[in-house]
Amino acid sequence: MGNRPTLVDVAKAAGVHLSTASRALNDSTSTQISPETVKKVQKVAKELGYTINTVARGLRTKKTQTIGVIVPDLTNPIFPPIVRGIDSYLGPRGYSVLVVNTDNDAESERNHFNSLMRRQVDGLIIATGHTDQSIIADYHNQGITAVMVNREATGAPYPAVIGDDASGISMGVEHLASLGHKKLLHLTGPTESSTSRIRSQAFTAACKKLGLQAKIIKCSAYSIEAGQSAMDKFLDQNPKAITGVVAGNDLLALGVYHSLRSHGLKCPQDVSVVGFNNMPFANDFQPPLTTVDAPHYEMGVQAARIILNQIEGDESSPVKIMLPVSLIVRGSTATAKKL
Amino acid sequence: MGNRPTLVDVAKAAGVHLSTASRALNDSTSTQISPETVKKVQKVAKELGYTINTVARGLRTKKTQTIGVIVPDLTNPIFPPIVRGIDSYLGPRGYSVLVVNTDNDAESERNHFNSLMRRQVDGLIIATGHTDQSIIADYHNQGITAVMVNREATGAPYPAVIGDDASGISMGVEHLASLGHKKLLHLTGPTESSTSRIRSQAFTAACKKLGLQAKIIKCSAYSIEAGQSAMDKFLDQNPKAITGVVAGNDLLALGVYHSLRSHGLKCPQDVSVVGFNNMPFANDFQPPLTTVDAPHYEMGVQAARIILNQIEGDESSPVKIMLPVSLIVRGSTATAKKL
DNA sequence: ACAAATGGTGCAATCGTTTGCACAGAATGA
DNA sequence: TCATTCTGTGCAAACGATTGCACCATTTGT
Repeated sequence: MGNRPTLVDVAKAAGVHLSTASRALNDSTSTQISPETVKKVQKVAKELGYTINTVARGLRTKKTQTIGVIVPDLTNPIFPPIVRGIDSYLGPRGYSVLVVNTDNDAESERNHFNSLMRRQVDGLIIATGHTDQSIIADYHNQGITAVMVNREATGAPYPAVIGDDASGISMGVEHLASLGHKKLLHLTGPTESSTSRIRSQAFTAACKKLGLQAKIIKCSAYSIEAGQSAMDKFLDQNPKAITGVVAGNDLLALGVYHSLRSHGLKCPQDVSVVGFNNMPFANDFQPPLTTVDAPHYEMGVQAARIILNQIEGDESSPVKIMLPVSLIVRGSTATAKKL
Repeated sequence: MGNRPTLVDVAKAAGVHLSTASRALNDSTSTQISPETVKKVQKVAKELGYTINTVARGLRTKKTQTIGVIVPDLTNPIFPPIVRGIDSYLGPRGYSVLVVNTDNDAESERNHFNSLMRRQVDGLIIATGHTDQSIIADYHNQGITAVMVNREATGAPYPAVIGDDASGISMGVEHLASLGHKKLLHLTGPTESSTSRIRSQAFTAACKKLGLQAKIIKCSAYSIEAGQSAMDKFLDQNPKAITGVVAGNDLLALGVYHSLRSHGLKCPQDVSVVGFNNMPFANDFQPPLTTVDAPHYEMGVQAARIILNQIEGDESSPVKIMLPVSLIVRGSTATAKKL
């Protein structure tokens, strides 16, 4: 790539010492230098097109101004907003983001983690849902600075930024109850995920409180296919057992759509469906999905804010930030059908 | 972060010189060292948990094993597959990817570009659709190694990996023609984008060849909103002028859906719609969208392959790779209605 | 048996910064 | 006036690797 000028070039051209040029170009040290010298150096630097070599700086300062972001899969539509939220906070502050995908594979996560360590990232933002918690504990033992996003830390006292999943689920259940539904089904995700636990517990609690009959089935992953096959199985064994479904997330809800269709059931006429996340295009599904909106972008922003505080030690960070969620009512929920 | 051991630690523990340890640990230089020494050093390195500091290496070798990827917006669903394709090729080869979003803003692109340069990336993969071409020319003048993906280079002789847009559009037009449609509309994207030009020209050509009546309207962006407002305007001025729409991409197609609905028209009964990209969840829209599938993941893979060849100079790279596309027929197209 | 080639290792420079320390000269205080 | 504090700058040592070169001890060729 281009052969850019270095500090020595700038220093020579400005007729000052290398170290003076360095200080003149750094906001925090430029006060040590006389204003005229600073101005001269900056002028020369601009003329020469000097840009700092962050690799060299990183070696010296042991800070790369780079944050590693670990996600399961960027093509899952909830992660791009999180990543952009992170980036929007970090970018203007001089940090870059290295995103890696683990595909929920522990070995892959370890490899990517090692790669990030070799690259000397200053911190980690972890959004992986269900890696075994020993990995997280390892990170902590190695003194890694990290923040969890969209999940809570298990196995290590890392701060976490999460949505208020419990009240989101409650809102979904209450919404269905208000439409006259009495018998509800919840599709929960993999048990390794803290998210799954919180949501299913909230579902049980809300149904109990409202006196509704509650069933739960487990899905092997947060995917359309897993939701579809779990729902298929349920409908085969329990036809006409429920009128409302609260899916663990929107992808599972889409799986439910598919399953209902293949069983000749209509949504929302026969079965109402509530999702979770309000993923992009949820409004364009067939029918438009009633779902809980989680503020993913904002979660990314907050996670970035916390990790920067940790790194730069400005303040002691909170242990947990819980952001509010809201129910978006669309076409997938309607008055309960008599069973 | 953790205080990891360095090469000197390994060398001392193994009783060899620093440089010997370095060579022993590097595949390309380990042949210079006796097998026993290599084994010993590797053993010690593993015991100490040594991992190389890529920042230090990068400073010395002037190669960071990092590729910058410039996209307009990661939340646009066609980009995550591209990024993952890039990553899947680069990751196993020791490279990492730095993704930046420009939001189609030239100033933002320049800022991000400068940031990537400061970070000494080894090359750039550029997926931004409509930045003014002078930026690309600048890159080239500065001796930047780069590859375009999902668009062609204008203003600089960079290699490009693209889908066969022209035949994709032709397939869409032919499909509509085979359903009896005679009067078609094309929604084209911003003219700055090479993609827009190619697709609209292909539309015109295909209609001419098949003797169909062709209209084209221009959208200000590749977004749902832009598609909707353009279509609104068209329908207001020309009710019942067309029976089939070929949208510039799937987002525009969704905009068309919205517009048709608000004009009391049904898809596909009144108007058939063909999209482009086969974005995730296109099958779950209302109705499921007939669209041209573009191999985004594979485009990412190929772009990554080319840039690595350029960087490592293994072979002379092709100027252009065009990947085949295919039409996915779903529920948004049906037999033409008599006008 | 002696010169030359070879194989293995050590030495030290280097990549481009940052930063503690030393030092000169000017400004201040008594 | 002389000792003391600033101010601004230069010097040089890091940071952690890679790599051309020199060197010694073998092995090889004749």
